Formats: sequence, structure tokens, C-alpha cells
Amino acid sequence: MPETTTVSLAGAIAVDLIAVLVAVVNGSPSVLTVQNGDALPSGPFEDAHRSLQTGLRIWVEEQTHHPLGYVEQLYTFADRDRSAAGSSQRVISISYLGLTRETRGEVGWRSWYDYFPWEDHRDGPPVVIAEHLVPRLRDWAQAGGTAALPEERWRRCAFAFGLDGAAWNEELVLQRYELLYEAALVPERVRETGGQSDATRISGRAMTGDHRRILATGIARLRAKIKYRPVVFELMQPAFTLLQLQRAVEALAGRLVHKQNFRRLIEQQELVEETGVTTSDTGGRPAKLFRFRHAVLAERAAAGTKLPLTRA
Amino acid sequence: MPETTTVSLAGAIAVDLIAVLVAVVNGSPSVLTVQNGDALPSGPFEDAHRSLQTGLRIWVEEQTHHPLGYVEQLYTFADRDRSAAGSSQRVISISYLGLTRETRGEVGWRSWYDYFPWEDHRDGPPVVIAEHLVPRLRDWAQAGGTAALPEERWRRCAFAFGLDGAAWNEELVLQRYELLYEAALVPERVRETGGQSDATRISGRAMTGDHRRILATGIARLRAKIKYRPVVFELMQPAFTLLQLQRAVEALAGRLVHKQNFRRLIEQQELVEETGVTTSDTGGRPAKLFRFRHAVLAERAAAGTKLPLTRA
DNA sequence: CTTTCTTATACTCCATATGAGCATAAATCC
DNA sequence: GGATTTATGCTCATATGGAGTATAAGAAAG
Repeated sequence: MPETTTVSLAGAIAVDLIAVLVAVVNGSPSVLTVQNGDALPSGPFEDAHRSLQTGLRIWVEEQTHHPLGYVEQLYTFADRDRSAAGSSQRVISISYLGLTRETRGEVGWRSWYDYFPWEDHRDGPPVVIAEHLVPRLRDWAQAGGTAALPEERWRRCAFAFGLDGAAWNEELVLQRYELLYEAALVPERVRETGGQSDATRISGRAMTGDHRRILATGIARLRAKIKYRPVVFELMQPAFTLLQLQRAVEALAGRLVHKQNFRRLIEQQELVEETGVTTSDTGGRPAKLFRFRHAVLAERAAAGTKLPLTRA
Repeated sequence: MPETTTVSLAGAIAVDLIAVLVAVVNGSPSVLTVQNGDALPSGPFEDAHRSLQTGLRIWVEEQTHHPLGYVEQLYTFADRDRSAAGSSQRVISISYLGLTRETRGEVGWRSWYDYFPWEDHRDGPPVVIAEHLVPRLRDWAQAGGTAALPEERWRRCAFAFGLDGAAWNEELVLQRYELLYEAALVPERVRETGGQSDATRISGRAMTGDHRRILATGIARLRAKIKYRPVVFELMQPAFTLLQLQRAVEALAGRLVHKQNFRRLIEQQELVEETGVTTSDTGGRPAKLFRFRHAVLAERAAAGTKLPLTRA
């Protein structure tokens, strides 16, 4: 195998950057969208950019006027069916997850639960699962021909959605979406995009191309990451109460955590320090305001905010 | 922002696939190399390939005649300095981690500790750290000009290499390499590649371009992954003793684990099942042979082999 | 054939982490 | 001033993980 790089043969190859930009807006975990919520922001990777990461930063800040905090690469796609039909053009899509402190109430931010209604378990399991998804998934499993296929299909569903005694695992965002895709329960499967169709309430808002799959990838990555890296703080204001921090974590994870244990965890890991100020804006007894101890970033690369989950 | 994809402007863009192919050969965690150990196998992404992953599988199996087990994307690079000097060609490098059961004693497999001698702590901290790396890192830190920079540099070194009371963290493979790179302690920094220079014993074997950085990324990813996903089994023969399994984990992690606790962990997670056969090839009391319970892949996507680490 | 060595395997012990809940404190709202 | 709400401190039971002791079963040495 030669070490020299090689010019690709047929057709030009274009490189696109796609961003999953996350902020917590009014307690909702939100993602920046364009085209009236139908797509994630994306743009060509310009030859002028020094690197992918800087390319992304430059144009996100150009487009959104937001300072971009934490950035991490998600995945690179180049599946053939991503190309525009009839075109010989091959598109490489490199997706990124970015965290930012949303400030002004700008347009384009949408709760990610608009796109994944079944992912929000903060008020218990969403009714849409038992009411609509389970029956349809069961039908799909049953339609799995002969032999072991129906059982196999249903086992996957039960595992992904926490049915039949299995516990809900909030990190399986992508698996759940791909299951629904496979079962043809999302409109992307049949190329009809967006719209306010009746099905939106069941299958969530659709997106262009595979943007919703990319979004699912980003959510899954973030839900996993908050458990072992102090990334939540990238989404917080400089000073915050512990309950505000907890609400942010809960918004991302889509489930509630035990209040006292959450405080214990944060404090014993020394992730925060008191500012000396308290606020009464929260109602009830005034809460101390904390700030993130930036020192921990250097101290412990592996430090993290584990979730003290409430057992089902 | 337009949703349509865009043709890049100046120069063509080529896409390269780079593989970090891992196997455990005679107890050594090994990686498949080409060019006499100077480079990782890589090749152009052909337009004919259906997707990146299949593109990689096809050509790895073409080149190595190895069945490729677990495959996962590592990272996509496009830094400007990766391009050949003088060329306007832009190269996107998409790297993958692949696990395989090496069988015949073929050429090209090399212990990854040839490239990262400081990463093998199975017999305690390698002397090269205290003998050679620490003094040079200290010099580099000291040379950090005025103010807080020297302290800051040294803090990073101490954290990455587990000095000054910090614990050794085997997952920080990439951080360590990048620190050595920054301190100009690896030959890649000055573009002189390969060779059996005296420095190899200290800074490890070098590689072409940023291949060693990609290898470091792969090792780090794998060391993290074995703790929460049952991927070690991809590297094992169909039947194995628990000690063989433990040795494989230790080879990858570069550190020893507590034998009894390792067994407890594996068994209580029901990752394996007895074959009913025992072997006396191990010396001492015959050991039961086990096989991986493939069912767990379906049962628990989040199942894993956590390391019962020995405390320093 | 007994001793010795080596590896396999079964248990015990203890410190810490984590899920869960009770109790009290300090504000606001009527 | 009592009800309500949020903040915060503390206890308890259990699970988990690091570490060590003890015993079993084979091969090799003598």
C-alpha cells in the first residue's frame, strides 16, 4: 500500500460540516436549526480553513454570532444514498457537537424533544410510547416473517424502549431512532420531510435527509458524556444555583435525579465553588450561587458528573 | 444557510482511509503496519464503495486476508499541514479502529509498545519515564518563559504521566503523546521519520506523518472501551481460559488487574459460559475453557468489562 | 511417591459509592 | 402567623470494588 495520497477518480468530492449546536433554553434542551426547523445548520468546508474544527468555529460564529464553547467531532458519513439523486457528486459529511450558552431569545432554537418526543421521561414515560409506538412496533415485529425474526425484533424493541421489565436507558437515543426508522415509523424513511402532519405528534418532527439521525447521535453522545465529564457547565450561566444545574442535567438526560444525592455528588467532587452570593429568585429559601471550578478541567481530565439516577 | 451541498473551490479533495488494526499476538497488543513499521495501512476511499465502513472492510480484507471483526470510526482529520508540501491537494483522513483475531504469524504486526514504550505498566512504571522523560519534560517546562507557564506546563506533565502523587491513568495515551510532541521529544516534530536512532528507545518508534498520533487515538479509545463494552472478546480465540482473557485485557490496558476480582466481575456479568472442556496447557491446575456469550451483545448494549484495577 | 511449584478457584473483609428518605432551615404568599 | 416552597444537612441500607486468605488440582523435581 503506497503511503502517498491518491486523487479520487470519478466526480468531485465535496466536504460538508454539519453542526449539532446545543443550548438549554428556558429549561428545554435545545438545538439550533435552520429552514424553519427542518435542518441542522451546515455548510461547505472551505479550503481556506486551517482545520475542520476551526472551519466549524468560524462559520458557526459567523452565522449565529454565538461564542462556541465545547466542540467535539461526532461522526463522518459518506454513504452513497446521501448524494443528491442523479449527481455523481460524492458528499462527505462531518458532523460536530457544540455546546453554547444561549443568551438572547433568538430564532432557530428548538427543543430536541420536538424531534424525539419519546425521549423526555422527566414526567414519567411519555404516553406516546405506550399509546402509539409500542402497538406499531409490535405490529412491525410480528410482520417479521417466520422463524425467530419476530422475537428477535421484539427483543430489540423491548430493550431499546425499556419494555417487558427492562430499564429505560436514556443513552440509547440513536438505537431507538434507527429502530423506528427500520420499522418505517418515521417520515424520513419515505423521504417526505418536515410538515405539521398528524404523525408529528407520534414520530416527532422530521428533518431533511439524515439530519435527525445526526441529531440523535449528538444527543446520545451528550447524554453519555455528562456522566463522566463536567461538560454541563458549558451550558450554564457563570453563576447558578445547584437546582438550576440539576435542572439542566435533567433536561439533557430526559429524566429526574435525586436532589440531595445530586448535591452530594457535585460537592464531593469539588466541581463548583460558592460565589458568596445568594438569590431569592428561585422562590422558597434563598439558594447559594455557585460557579464552576475551572481548575478541575486541568486537575482531572477524567472527572465527571455522574448521574445519581432514581431507580425505576 | 443553504441546504444544498457545495463544490469545494480550489484544488481537489482526496479522501483517505487509515486503519488502526489491533490484535493480541503472543500476549502483545499489536497493530498492523506497513512499510516496515513506519506507517499504518491506508488507502484511498474509492467512489465505488457503498459507505466508508464497507470501503474500509473491503480493502482491509483485500490487503490482509483477515476477517475484520469489530470496527469503529476514530476521527477525521483535515489539518492543512497534512497535505503534501507544495501540493494544493487537500486530504481528508478518516481513521478507523478495527479488532481482529490474528492467526498466522504474519509480518506487519508490531507491539504498540514499540511505538509507546512509556505506556506499558504491566511490570510497574517503565524506567524510561523516570530516567529520560521526566528530566526532559522538566527542562521543557522550565523553559516556558516567565510567569505561570512553567508551573502550568509541569502540572500538565505530572497529570498526564502520573507524577507528584497523581495516579497513572492508562487512558491518557493521546494526551501523553501530544505533550511529548509539544515538548519536541518525538522525532515527528522535526519530520525525521522511522529509523533505528538511539532516540527510539526513549521516544519510541516514529511513524510517517501523524500516523503515530492516530495510533495513540486508537489505543486510547480501546483502553476506554474495554471498561464498558465487551470488545475484548473480538480479540480472543473462540475458547479461552479466564487467565488468557485477563492477560489480553492487561496487554491492552498496559496494567495488571486483580485476578480474583477480574474473575468475579466476568462471571457475575455473565459475559462467558463454560465450554465443559478444560486445558492443562497453562501449567498448574487445569483451567476451564470458556466461550463468550454472544447473547449479551443483544441483552445489554451497555454491558461491559470494567477493570478491577489494582490501586497504586 | 512425596515434596514443591504453579495455576485455578472459592470466600471473606472492608472501604467507599450510591440510592433513598427524614428532618430542619429560610424565604414568600396569603 | 400558618401554609407553602425551596434549600440544605444528615442517616441508613445496600451495592460495588479493591485486597487478601485459603484451598484445589494438576505437573515437575527429587
